[in-house]
Amino acid sequence: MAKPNLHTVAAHAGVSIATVSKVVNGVRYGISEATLEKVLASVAELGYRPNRAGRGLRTLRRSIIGLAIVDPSPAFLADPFTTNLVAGLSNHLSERGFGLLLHGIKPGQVDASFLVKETVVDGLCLLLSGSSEERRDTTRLFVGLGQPLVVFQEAPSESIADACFVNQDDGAGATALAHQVLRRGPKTALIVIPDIVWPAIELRLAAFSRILESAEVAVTVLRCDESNPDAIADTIGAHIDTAGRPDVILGANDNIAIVAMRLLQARGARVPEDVAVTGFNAFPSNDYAGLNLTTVRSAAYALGELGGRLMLERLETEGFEKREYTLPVQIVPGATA
Amino acid sequence: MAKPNLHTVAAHAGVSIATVSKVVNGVRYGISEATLEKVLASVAELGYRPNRAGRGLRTLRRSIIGLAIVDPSPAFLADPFTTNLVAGLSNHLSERGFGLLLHGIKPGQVDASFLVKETVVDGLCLLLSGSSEERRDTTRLFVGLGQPLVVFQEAPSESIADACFVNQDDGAGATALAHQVLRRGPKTALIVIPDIVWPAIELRLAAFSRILESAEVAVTVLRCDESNPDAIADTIGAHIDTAGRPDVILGANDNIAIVAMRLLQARGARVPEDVAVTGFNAFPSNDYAGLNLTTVRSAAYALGELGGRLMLERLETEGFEKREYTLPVQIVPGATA
DNA sequence: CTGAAAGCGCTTACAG
DNA sequence: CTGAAAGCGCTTACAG
Repeated sequence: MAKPNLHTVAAHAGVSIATVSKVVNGVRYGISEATLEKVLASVAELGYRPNRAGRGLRTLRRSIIGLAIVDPSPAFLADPFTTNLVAGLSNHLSERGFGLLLHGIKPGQVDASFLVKETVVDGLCLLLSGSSEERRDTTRLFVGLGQPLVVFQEAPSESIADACFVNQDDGAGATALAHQVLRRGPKTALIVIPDIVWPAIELRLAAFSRILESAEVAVTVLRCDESNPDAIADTIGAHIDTAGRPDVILGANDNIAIVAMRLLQARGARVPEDVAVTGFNAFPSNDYAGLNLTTVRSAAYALGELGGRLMLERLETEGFEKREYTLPVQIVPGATA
Repeated sequence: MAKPNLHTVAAHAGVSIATVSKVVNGVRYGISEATLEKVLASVAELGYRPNRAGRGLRTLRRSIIGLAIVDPSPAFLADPFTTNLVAGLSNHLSERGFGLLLHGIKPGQVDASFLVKETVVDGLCLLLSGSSEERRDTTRLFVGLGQPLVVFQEAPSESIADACFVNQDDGAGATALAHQVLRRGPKTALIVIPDIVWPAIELRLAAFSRILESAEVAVTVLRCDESNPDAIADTIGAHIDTAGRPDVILGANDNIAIVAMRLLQARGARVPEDVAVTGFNAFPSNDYAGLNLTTVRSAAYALGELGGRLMLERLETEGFEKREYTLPVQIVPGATA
């Protein structure tokens, strides 16, 4: 038996397809009680499910929001920040009948993406990685599509029309962490960041440096391949070998901080007595290891939710009300700094 | 300026919409070189992006696959197994021009999901949690939709038409772990599983029990709230208080194993000398903590990829070739058992 | 309260 | 090689 459509249901109920359409869409005025029941019964009996392609074509609305995650790794979802952001976004949209179309794209292949080449969604959300030039180019490409854009964790650009930038307050989080660390009166600090820098990292780095340097702490910045625990350890270890042990290690995220702690402990240094260590983004999996890391609780889920809300509001109106939103972040005092 | 459509492009290039359609879809026979170039130039100049709703309506194909993740937690993506499965599925589909529509659903609300109430995708993938009755009901509901189904990590059911079950070999993984642990000649073993049991856990539990009991190890099974590290520790701690320390603790996943290790160490027991501990699914974040846990590397990414491939093959043919696929899993020897 | 009709953007079998 | 036409499933302004 073929899939029932409006005509099938209309014939079955003995009414027109216009009437069925109204009933199905919850239009209740201008429908008699008897007709309503007849139609509802037919819908149930035939198992009718409206085809969104038909409505989408008619209304030019698809009720689907795209999320493009530009990341070189096939496991582009692996980061808990990303994961929580996607969950928040997806839940917000789902509850309102909107779907989330997930699309991981490798940096060089953005223009080959079907999200770019075809019109498949009502609006696009962007989560980018890579160098700032790559990210700028990617953003521009998406802007050129003429679809509403919600961009996560990027510096807002005035020149970009019909876009909204949704960020967490990485600067404030890093500032809080730096102040916490300052209580121990450090003389030297090591900031360890990934070799590929994205805006959130830049903000954290800038806040760390500003606070520490204004307190006359000697700051060194180290870059490492953050995807590889051994590479992180090697980078930090090599630095300590030549420059000596710092009083503080500030990781750009929890993973870096954890490797640093392990390295310090292997070398007989106590955390935080000898060296204070901080992370960022409070990876939930660390709760199980009981590390009690001093870090910052990310607003990832809330970012996703907010982005979803802004996008849906945008679709109801002419444009985004505000260009930028910054969500607060919460320090987790922990026991390592 | 309104979004260009087939008519805009056709007018601009001075050809019919049929010709533009062919060019855009890569139909190259029956198109002259001159026409081809004219159309391509117009497409580029106008920035034409085919509207999938139009094609979808015409072909009754949407090029979108749905993934329903039924989970009580709003952070339904948090588990690394899920995350990697989604990444594998998404990547496979994306590379073939298919979108992945992600939808997290709370257990009681499955029938209110737009994936159920409307026709929005070409096929559905399912990742369920909850009790076996809940999962059976949910599966049935989706089966009733008459759309192709790929079900991950569920026991295949003969009575379900047009569905394919894609699993990892949890039984074999657990068997390997049990054999590894047996080398230490344990007398007592503790198996710790989540209080909500899903099929993969049942398979692990069954294999653990079978191997250990046939080696005359006294086995105790403990259930705990796996989402809460303290709850895990309390459950295991209480058991040890009354029954004494087991020779082996087999966790149903890495998180449980890590909490167990921590608890043992806090109580002065050495791992693995006094108590061997194993996990499951090799959560990648544990690499950073350097725990070197004895566990099993999950095939989650490969499961997702395979599921995607099977779904797309199914869409090209009349039905799934096989009802079930089981992917091998790899033991990670580690240093805790 | 109800329905006929137009049309959203596209594909495809067919005629020329 | 090219295009006119039908029609995919639906919504909506309008006439009755």
